[in-house]
Amino acid sequence: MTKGEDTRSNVLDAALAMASREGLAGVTIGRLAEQVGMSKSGLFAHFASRDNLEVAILQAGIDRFIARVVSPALKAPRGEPRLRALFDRWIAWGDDLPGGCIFRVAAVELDDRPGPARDLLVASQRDLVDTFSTIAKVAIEEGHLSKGLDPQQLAFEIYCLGYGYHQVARLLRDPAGPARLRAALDRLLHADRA
Amino acid sequence: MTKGEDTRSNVLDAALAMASREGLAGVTIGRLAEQVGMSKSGLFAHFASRDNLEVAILQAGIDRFIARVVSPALKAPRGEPRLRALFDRWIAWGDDLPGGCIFRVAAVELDDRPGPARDLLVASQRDLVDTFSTIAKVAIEEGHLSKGLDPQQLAFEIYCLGYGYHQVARLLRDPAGPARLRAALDRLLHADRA
DNA sequence: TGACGAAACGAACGACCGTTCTATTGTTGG
DNA sequence: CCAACAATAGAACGGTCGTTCGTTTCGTCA
Repeated sequence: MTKGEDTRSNVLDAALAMASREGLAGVTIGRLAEQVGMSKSGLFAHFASRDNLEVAILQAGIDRFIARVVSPALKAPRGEPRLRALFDRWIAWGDDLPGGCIFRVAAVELDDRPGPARDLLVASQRDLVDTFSTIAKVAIEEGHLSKGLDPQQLAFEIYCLGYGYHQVARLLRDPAGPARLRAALDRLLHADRA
Repeated sequence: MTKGEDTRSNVLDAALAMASREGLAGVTIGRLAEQVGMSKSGLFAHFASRDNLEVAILQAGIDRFIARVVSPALKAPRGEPRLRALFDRWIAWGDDLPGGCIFRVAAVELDDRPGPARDLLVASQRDLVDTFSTIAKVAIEEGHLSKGLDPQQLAFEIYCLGYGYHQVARLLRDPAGPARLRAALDRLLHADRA
């Protein structure tokens, strides 16, 4: 890794942490430069524009998400174990950055702002839902889950549950949250065996 | 209503719309003043500080939420009808402002920033969950919902579903969203009668 | 080791930020 | 109708924003 790539990577790590706390828009070139100990212009040169920086932050987040959440989960045994592995890692991912899930933050900022950053985020989130759906489909075929379940409906509900929980955890700080989350997932997967 | 109160109310209406699109932090005194056609200093005088403005915006959002969502829903027949009325109005509330639910936006900005604005938001969201819980309890007592259900667990899952849906609707724009939402709520309330 | 390109710096820019003053306008009760 | 006060305007402030440009330092390879 060349010097430039190394610096860029360090900058993006700091930017990711900052963005999770203060939003993409809250990542200021000045404060970011101060954070990593370099000059505004020196840092700026790596990204050529503010917009590019936002896209780079998002891409760095996606890369990290795949490395820490998706890829490890896909190594779990197929079917329900893999489904739960992905869900658990996704939930734990909310604690990976100081301000919580970067995609939750970015979603609110970007959902009304067309552009490459939004496209990137939407694609990555659709990927996540699709991954849940695919894994659920296999879980049904394997007999882990009830035949009557619709994998896409299940993926939708899992997605809602995950983001809803992130909200409950970070805003409401309900200590009962994790237990309620577990119960909700169990009911989601096995509503028929009560 | 005095002239000042009238102006303040107009300003807050515009601010609410702006905040829903660009976040509380995106509401700038200059742009807001331009929007309502007055001077920065004239507008500023109504709030005395930027922080106060944020709190006022949030309070205006809460007032509107109660007027348009909670109060009308509480007029529905007790039990499941009231539960569904509250849920439906809550979901529709996402289209009340141009940038979607103001609380979803504010939650992301405030969940890491202690202060009166955060306190106000947390209290209002806890109120919402509690309201769902109370109505669900009655619905169970009335025999509308299964005796085995835990009202608080149900409220948690409804809350997750609502916020998850807002996310799916605004970011992913999945046209199947509303149907999936309806199916999810039905399953939530009547998982036992399949 | 010396040259050359990559990387970082420092200073400056115009624009906008929140906030403060003072002055001017508008409203309203006696 | 006019005095008293509420409401708004205008200009200015220090600060930070993203961005530019010319210069200097650093890494690397012949």
